[in-house]
Amino acid sequence: MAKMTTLSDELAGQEPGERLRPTMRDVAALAGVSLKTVSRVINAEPAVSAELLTRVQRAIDQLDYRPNLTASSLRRNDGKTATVGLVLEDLANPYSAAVTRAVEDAARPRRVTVVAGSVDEDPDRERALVREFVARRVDGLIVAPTASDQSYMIGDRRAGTVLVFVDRPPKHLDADVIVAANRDGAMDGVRHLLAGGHRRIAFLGDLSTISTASERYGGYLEALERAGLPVDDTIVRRDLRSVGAAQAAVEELLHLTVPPTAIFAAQNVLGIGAFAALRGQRRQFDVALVGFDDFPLADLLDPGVTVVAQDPVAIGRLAAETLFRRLDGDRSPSTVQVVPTRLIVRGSGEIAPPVD
Amino acid sequence: MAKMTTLSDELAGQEPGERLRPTMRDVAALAGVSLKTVSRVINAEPAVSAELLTRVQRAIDQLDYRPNLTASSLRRNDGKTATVGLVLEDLANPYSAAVTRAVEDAARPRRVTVVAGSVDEDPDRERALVREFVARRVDGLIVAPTASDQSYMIGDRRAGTVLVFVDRPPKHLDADVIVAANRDGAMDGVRHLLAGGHRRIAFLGDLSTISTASERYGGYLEALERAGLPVDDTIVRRDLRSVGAAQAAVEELLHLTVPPTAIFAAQNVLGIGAFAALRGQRRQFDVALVGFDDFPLADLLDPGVTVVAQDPVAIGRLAAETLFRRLDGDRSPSTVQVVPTRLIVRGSGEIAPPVD
DNA sequence: TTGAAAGCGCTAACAA
DNA sequence: TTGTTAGCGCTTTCAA
Repeated sequence: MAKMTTLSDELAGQEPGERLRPTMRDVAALAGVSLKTVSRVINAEPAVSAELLTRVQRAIDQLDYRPNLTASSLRRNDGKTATVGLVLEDLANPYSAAVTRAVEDAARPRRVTVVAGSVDEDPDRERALVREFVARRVDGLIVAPTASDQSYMIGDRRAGTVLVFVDRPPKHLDADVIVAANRDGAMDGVRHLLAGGHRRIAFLGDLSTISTASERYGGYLEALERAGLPVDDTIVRRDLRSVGAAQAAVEELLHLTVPPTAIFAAQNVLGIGAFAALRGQRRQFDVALVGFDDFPLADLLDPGVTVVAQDPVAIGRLAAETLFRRLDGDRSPSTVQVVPTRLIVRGSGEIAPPVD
Repeated sequence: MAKMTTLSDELAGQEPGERLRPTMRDVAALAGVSLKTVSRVINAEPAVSAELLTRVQRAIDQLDYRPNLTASSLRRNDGKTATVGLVLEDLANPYSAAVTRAVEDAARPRRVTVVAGSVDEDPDRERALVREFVARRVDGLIVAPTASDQSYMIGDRRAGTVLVFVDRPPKHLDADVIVAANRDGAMDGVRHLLAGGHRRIAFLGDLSTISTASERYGGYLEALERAGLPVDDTIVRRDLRSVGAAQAAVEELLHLTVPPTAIFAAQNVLGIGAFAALRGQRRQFDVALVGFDDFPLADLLDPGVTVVAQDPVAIGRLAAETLFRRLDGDRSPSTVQVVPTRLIVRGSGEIAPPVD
């Protein structure tokens, strides 16, 4: 007990009104027990007598003691921090936000905390966030990969950090991944338009280097092929990166000599841009539109926008569950989980082609 | 050097293929220098000779060493973890998501990481999240308060945790807060309708116990009063908690003997519900609507929805800046920062009352 | 049931 | 410029 300083000793030199946080030692001193007894109380270990327990409890309340989880996890044998890191596209977009929330909900019962960051399609930022989260010793990472190579994480995985990927598979790294059924979903959307009688269906796509974008394009091609239709490159617009780009592309398409009678917009933002363009030209009731990725209020637009909806909540939940299963010791081979899409019919996709 | 174990010593008993993370000691041993020299290199302290620097760098690369920030911050004098905790309503809703993103952006240049959680209007959850984040020794907390009393955080603030509140002021606790101009914004919205000639303006409001909701109601009352109009309680619907509730309320209002000619929906979700109801009754071009809180795609609806927009990005940015200023030692009295709202005219709010 | 001593990975303070 | 020693707040190990 000789080495123990009291709280009031430590107060010297503090900012006015500021008080050092009491430690377990302070609690132990006040309760007149050893450090280890306090530790036992905090961790609800059974072997503590009723009397010491109340004495310790009282000291904890009196000092307003808060356990220090970082110190605890540093010393613990398993070294786990009860933290998962989320490396997503943009925490402000509805997709990333839904994934984050789903992971949070899956993590809560395990008392695991979520740290999150936005990559904004910047590979350097992806690496920086991974580094940062690893430096904080997260138990696992859920990553929507942007960089062209994820092999830089191999060392971290070997050191015990669990890696789960969402949205796109990692490259040069074998790990669990949860993806939407991009190809099948796109096929569904295009076949829906084909079933409605359309034969001239434009395609709007995101950056071709993004795997989800190229898979959706693949689905478009396959749907046309199965219908015995040729691909007309003049109505295929890829590498579109914004609402504005999609809007401009659709305006162009509408002015072609033989314009498309339907549009398949293979991404969230592009669907919105396409709708805006159609509405701007007052053609929203003439030209059919199916989007990939649902968006808020798609049902309140006029016409409601028919979409192939992803399920980001399911993706986030599965990612978290997979991560926790690995943390619990599952060493089976890595898996690819494909979350099905769902066609939501709202009007825009059911517009018939003009009879000529 | 005698006490040093090597990495291979530690490998015994590891999972197959799993390897313990190398520590500074391992790096020091491999580079043939002292622990402190490695620490100097990691922290980019200047006093290291070029030769040792390269030797250490090489060892770091060879071992794929990753610094442990939790250990570092435990030992550091300031005890700072370079982490801020966000306790928000629901990370999946656009408002919380925008705040989160803005905080992330403000935190990035300081290499501060964001941990976040959703409260879902549950006071117990608010307390649990605060406890959890404090246990992780976040440097500061940004909280959108839900509980009826925030005095439980006083001890944490005294212990040095910086507290900043957003959206609503804390109760029984004096701290910095960033809020939207709820009262003035609501007044603006209602006055816009009054200026358009409306004399019978319905009010839709969230739970009256929420301070933002009651302030917006106050703005509505004041606007009417200044215009010399009485308040008609039959067209005031408060305590609405969902899209559906707002929708039902509007449907009722439309069936009154003397229905309102305009609706002021004092919250995001309620504005959406009101629009859905008007559209469902095909009255969206007859009855004027102004909402509080912008929402995605409000401009693409028909008519576009006129709103009093909050600025969650500014709120998040100001909250983070205020938090960091406090961390940097600012001890001035706590402040209330009011972020102005902005009326965005899109059509629904400019519908004229019927001439009778 | 309780406690003393050691040490998790790192930085502070000081010495060489 | 480099290294040694102590110790951040906690858990582990082992002894009483």
